[in-house]
This record gives sequence, structure tokens and C-alpha cells, in this order.
Amino acid sequence: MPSAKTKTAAPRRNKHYEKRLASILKAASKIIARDGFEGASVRKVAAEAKINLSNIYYYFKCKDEMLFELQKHAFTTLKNTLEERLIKVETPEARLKAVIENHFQFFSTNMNDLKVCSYEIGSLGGTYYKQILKIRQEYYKLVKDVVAENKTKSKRTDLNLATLYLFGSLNWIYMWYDPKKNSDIGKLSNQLLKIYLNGIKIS
Amino acid sequence: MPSAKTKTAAPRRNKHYEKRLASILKAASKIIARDGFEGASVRKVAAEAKINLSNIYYYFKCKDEMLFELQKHAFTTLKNTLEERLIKVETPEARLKAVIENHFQFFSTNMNDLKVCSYEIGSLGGTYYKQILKIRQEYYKLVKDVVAENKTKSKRTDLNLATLYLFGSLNWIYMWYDPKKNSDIGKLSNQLLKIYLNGIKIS
Amino acid sequence: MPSAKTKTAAPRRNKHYEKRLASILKAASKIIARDGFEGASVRKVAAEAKINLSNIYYYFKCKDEMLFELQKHAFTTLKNTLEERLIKVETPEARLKAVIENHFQFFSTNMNDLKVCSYEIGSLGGTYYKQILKIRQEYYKLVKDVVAENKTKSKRTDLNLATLYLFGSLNWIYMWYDPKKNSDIGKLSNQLLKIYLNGIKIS
Amino acid sequence: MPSAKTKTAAPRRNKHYEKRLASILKAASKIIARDGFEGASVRKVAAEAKINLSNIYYYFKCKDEMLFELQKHAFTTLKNTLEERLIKVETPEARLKAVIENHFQFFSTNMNDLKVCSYEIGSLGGTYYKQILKIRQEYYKLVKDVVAENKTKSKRTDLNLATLYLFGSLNWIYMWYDPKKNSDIGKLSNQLLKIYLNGIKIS
DNA sequence: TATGAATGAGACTTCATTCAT
DNA sequence: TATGAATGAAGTCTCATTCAT
Repeated sequence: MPSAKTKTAAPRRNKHYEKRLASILKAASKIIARDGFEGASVRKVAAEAKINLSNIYYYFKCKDEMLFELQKHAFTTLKNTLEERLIKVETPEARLKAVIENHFQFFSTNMNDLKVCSYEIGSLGGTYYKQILKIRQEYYKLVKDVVAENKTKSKRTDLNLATLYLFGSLNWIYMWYDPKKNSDIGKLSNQLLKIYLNGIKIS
Repeated sequence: MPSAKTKTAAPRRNKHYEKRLASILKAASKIIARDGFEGASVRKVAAEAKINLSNIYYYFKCKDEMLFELQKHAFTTLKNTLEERLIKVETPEARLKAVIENHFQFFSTNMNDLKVCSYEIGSLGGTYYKQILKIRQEYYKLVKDVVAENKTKSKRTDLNLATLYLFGSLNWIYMWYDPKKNSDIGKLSNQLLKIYLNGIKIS
Repeated sequence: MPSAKTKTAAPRRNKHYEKRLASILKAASKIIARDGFEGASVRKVAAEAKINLSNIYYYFKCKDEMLFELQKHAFTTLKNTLEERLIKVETPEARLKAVIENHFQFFSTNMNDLKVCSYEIGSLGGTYYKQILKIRQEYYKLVKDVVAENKTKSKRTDLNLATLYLFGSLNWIYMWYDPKKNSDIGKLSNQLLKIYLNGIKIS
Repeated sequence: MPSAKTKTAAPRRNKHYEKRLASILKAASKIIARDGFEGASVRKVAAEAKINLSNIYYYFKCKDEMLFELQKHAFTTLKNTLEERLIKVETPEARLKAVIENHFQFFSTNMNDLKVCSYEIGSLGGTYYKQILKIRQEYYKLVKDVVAENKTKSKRTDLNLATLYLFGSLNWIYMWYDPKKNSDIGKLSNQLLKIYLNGIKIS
């Protein structure tokens, strides 16, 4: 049984609290994506969120915690929405498409978070890092299993390698994704699915 | 006969100059890869290179120039060695393998530079950025042409997308590459070549 | 009735703010007069004002702004007090004496500011410079008009030259003024007035 | 008898020495006038003089010495040329005109030196300061005597005050002198002479 | 909850000067 | 004479964070 303390201990928060917290996180995401974690000063985040500098420390113990919450939220969402999607489909190919589309969907509408999550993984230390690592590993496991379902066993390719290969491709999108040109996420996902499953060459 | 002037114009430097410059660049590469560009203070680089802090400014006009030289060297090397390799092979598949192996070879022995080159692309401003962009585009063009040779035209996949997809996979290696486990670059390249050409699934 | 907003818009500051700001400005004036603007380090000013070094940057955006505020205050005061004096007197000679005495009065009790205002005019750049220039020009115009009232038209001397000539004499006082010896500002002003009006030679 | 050492001890200098020394001094004058003594780095001076940074220290022991030589040369020239002029004329008025024209002549063609000599008087310390002070006082005495010849004794104006008043006017010219507009130094000198002698008002 | 003010550490960079050749 | 390289001190400014109200 999880300790009840978690809930009870939470400070009584007024109706604005959640809204402001979210607004700070959004600002942080934007600034960190633009300037990197080190380059993103708490001052800039405060300015972007239109909140007083000191007041940020009411919502976060320190700067690191901001990044932590950002990554935690992103990876948790990613994992949860993927789980929901996977329940609904059965064939290996459809499931793989779900993986790709889910990742794409989330990050194409949260491009800042993509950067924050792939760039700034090493910026977190100690406990924060470990907690994030755990969620990332759960998400990784989920994806790896779907890759396994699709991969022809006889092929002499390492399963981990194949999975990481997929992640690489998916995470690289911030380098080229343009919401105006690539508005159709479904179509984009299909193309990547095809390449990943069958390669770029007719065999 | 090329004008002798071109060579003479370079400032006369003593015998230690090149060695120190290289040593600073190596130190910078290590620190920037570890801490990010913003997180890498010139102090830390100086300490790593065992050189006096202010003396660094004899070799570089500013911190940005350090990153610039790092990226310039990496992308130029990448491009030059690829060109040399491509001259020697003819079949599309062999050429694509050359692309993959070249990229892999370089970055597996210069893992720090890989980070510095993929993480810190946005950390450069103004003229520096433009110069790097140009070299990167030349390298990109080289790779794209080889992808085009391999890609079955009838397939409805965008050429740029396919190329970027490849880059994503290749650049993600710093997330998992372990020189102890993945010592055989040739084998690794072959695996990725297979996936990229034929997909993970027998069709 | 002026919009209340104008006043309300000013940031709310605590009771110590104005006092500290003034104390920093006074310290800055002293140090800059002694060491010149370039020679006056922010550290020295902070030490003189007995304030923490970085805290200075809470009161000023940058070192330039310090000089700007100093000059702005001096020239504005100079201009305002002169305007007040001029209202009260009518004859040209009395008005000219007001000009001289006003300039003298202010700078003899603010010798540091005199240096800061005549030495360091070129130390300001961009917007700061333009703002100061405007006030200085207004002050100059005021003085020039009084000179014009006094100057015999038939004399073939350029009005601007005559005015600048006066300014030169007035601003040179920091080279020799000694509050102990020249305590009687009224008398000093009278002497200069005589020279300026009638020359050093009986004609 | 002055020690012969002065001449004998002088290092043997090749034919370029004097030329380079003068070129450095000219560069220094320009840079110091523009940026102030503190703002003028030895590096900038070296660049302006197109000489190697370290090599400057062959010509000057330290930065202060550069300023010292600059001021020494200016005041000495000023004094010497004035002495030559004064020998040739006899009437008080002609002699006063010589003073004004001499000062004007020199500084209008050496505007940088004017700034360096009036701005940077306090930038010199110790022995350097004393040496310069001595020359300045000699020059001052020369001028004061000529003022005395012209000044009507009965007038209740202090002689020193009258002299300093003149210096103020003369030294202020860098604030407005424009070689294009005020090309006729003789005419300008005459105007100032008239004002100084007879005032701006017909009596 | 919110905010004005403060602070010590450390960022990048330039300085005058010297050393060795 | 000339110059490439080095160095310790100091420059301006920003940082994350805290304190007091």
C-alpha cells in the first residue's frame, strides 16, 4: 500500500495553483528548448511566465526540479498514451504504427519538450535522474516489445539495436519537422513505418 | 604554380602552437560533451587542457569560436573522409555502407564530438552558424545522393525524409554506444545497413 | 486631471530604495570624478557606497546607466534652477549674473559632478548620449539667449563663439577652485561677470 | 654642469628609431583622445601604430610613460613656440594675441593632444606628474605675465583668476572646434582677443 | 502567495606586462 | 629590435538562491 502521506502532506492550494504551475512549466519548456538548460535562467523563465522571480521558488524547490517535472510529465504522458493506444489494436503492424504515431503526435505538438527530453537528459543529477531513468526504461520496454513482435526472428539483427535505431529516427524530427509542411502526422507515421518495416529498397 | 603568398601570409607560429591548440580543442570537446556548451566554462576547459585561463584567449577570440572550430573540424573531416571512401566503391549498396561506416567510424572514436555536433548546433550564432551550416549541407547532400541511388523510386517515400531518418539513427548512437560491447564497427554498420535497406521484417 | 495611471505605473519600491540609490549615485560621482569613468570600477563604487557589488545591478542596468543618471541629474538641476532664477530678474546684466552664479553655485558644491559632466561626455553611447545631449542643448539655449541680450550687436563677434567662450571659463573652475579660498561665490561671479562683459582692459 | 651621462647613456638607436617612436606617440594620442587614458589599451595603440604589442615596451617602460611623453612634448612645444613668438612682438595687445594664436594654432592641428593634455592631467602619478607640472607652470607663468601687461591695474580683478579664465576659454575649444568651419585661426584668435580685452558689451 | 531587495559565486573577457627566442 | 606566447589581476555582469515582509 502506498503511503497515504503523499496525499495528505500536500499543501492546501488555492484554485490558481495548478494553472500557474502549468504556465511556469510551459514557459520553462520554451526557454529551455531555446537556450538549453544551463542557458535558461530562472529569470528568463519567470519573465516568460509573467511571474515574479522569487515566486517561482514557491512552486519549485530549485531549478533542477523544474527540468525534472518537465521530463517526468513528458515521459509519463508518452507512456500512458501509448499504453492506451496499444490496448485498442492487435496486429503487430498496427501496434508498431501506434508506437510511431504516438511518439510523433506528442512531440510534434510539444516540440519544446522533445528537445528538453532528448537534449537535457544529462543535466539532471542524483535522485531526479534516477526517477526519470525509471520511467524512460518503462517506456523503452513497451516499445521494444512491439518491435520484437514485428521483427523477423531469423534476421541477425540485435533487438536492442533495432529499437534504438527506431528511437534515433523518431527523436531526430526536431531537426526538420515543420508543422506547416508536415501537418499530416498520420501520413508521416505511415512513411516511417514502411521504411522501418521494409526498408527503402524493394527486395 | 600556386602563389607562394598564400602560404606565407599565415602568421608564423612556433613549434608548440599546433600542439597546444589541438590539446585545447580536445579538452573543449570533452568538457562540452559532458556539460553542454553553456555548462562548459572556459575555466573548466583551461583546467582540463592544463593551460592558463587567459591564455586560451590567445588561441580563440571567444568561447563561441572554440565550439565553431570543434564543429568545423568534425564536419569537414566527416565530409572529406566520406568523399575519399566513395571514390573507391561503385555499387549503390557498397556506397551506402561507406556512408554508414564512415559516420560510425568517426563518431565512435570521437564520441565527444558527436554530442558537440548534434547537441550544440543551436549554440552558435551569426557568422559561425552560417559557416557550419554550409559544411553540414554539403555533407548532407553527399549522403542524400547515395540514399537516392539505393532507394527504389516507385516507393512513395520522400527522399529527404528517408535521408533524415538515416541521420537520426546514426546520431542517436551516443545514447547507447559502448566501445567495449560494440567494438566491431564493420559488423554494426552492416546491421544498420540491412535494416535501413530491407527493414526489420522479411517481406 | 492627469491620468492616475502614469503615477501608478512606477514600480512599488520600499522605503529604503531612494536613499540607497542616492547613496550609490553620490559614491559614483566621487569615484568617477577621481578616477575617470573608465578608471572607476563598479567594485570601487560599491565599496564607497558600502553596498554589495552585485546589488548595484539591482539599481542600474549597467555601468553606463550610472553615468547617465549622474549627468542627467546634474544637467536637469542646472537647467531647472537657472529657469527659476531667470524668472525673478529682468535686466540683461542681472540675468547674466544669474547664469554665472547658478552654474558656479551648483558646481562649486558639486565639484565631482562638474568633472563627471565635462570630462565624461564622450563616455556615453547610443541612446544615453542622445538623451543627455538634448538636456544639454536646452541648457545651452537658455544661456545663449541671455548672452544675446547682453552682447552689443554691432560687435563683430559670433554669438555662439561668445557663449562657448563663457562655458569654457565656467567649466574650467575645477582646475583651480578651492572652497577655502574662494568661499564667496557671489563675489567670484561678479568678477567673472565683469571680465566677460567689459574685458580685462579699460577701453 | 649637467651630467654628461644623459647623452652618453642613451642607447645606440638605428635610423628608424625616431620615426617609430613618433608614430607610436601619434597613435597613442589618437587612441587616448578617443577612449581616454584608461580606455586606451596598449593593444589598441599597438594596432593603430601597426607595431607589435610587445615591441612597444622597447620604446616605453610602461603605459604611463607614453602619456608622460605625450604631455611633455605638447607642453614643451607650446612653451617653446610661445617664447619664440613673444620675442618678435612688443605691444601688450600683440603679445596677448600671440598667446592666443599660439595656443590655438597648436591645438587646432593637434586636437587629440588637447584632450590628452586637459582631460588626462590626473592620470599621471608620482614623478611623471611632477615633471609635467613643472613645465605647465612655466607655460602658465609666461601667459600670466602677458595677461598682466594687458590688464588695467585699477580693475579689481584677480590676476590669476583672469589668467585661468583665459585658459578655460582656450581649452574648451575641443568641444566645438571644427576645422572645416573655423579654418581661419587668425580670425578666430582675433575674436577671442577682443572679447577677452574688451568684453562682449560696448562700455 | 507574492514580491522587493540582497548576496556570494562564478561567468566571459581584457588588461598591462613579461619571458624567451 | 622584434615577436609569439604566457600570466595573474581585474574588469563588467549574470547566476541561482534566500531573506524579510
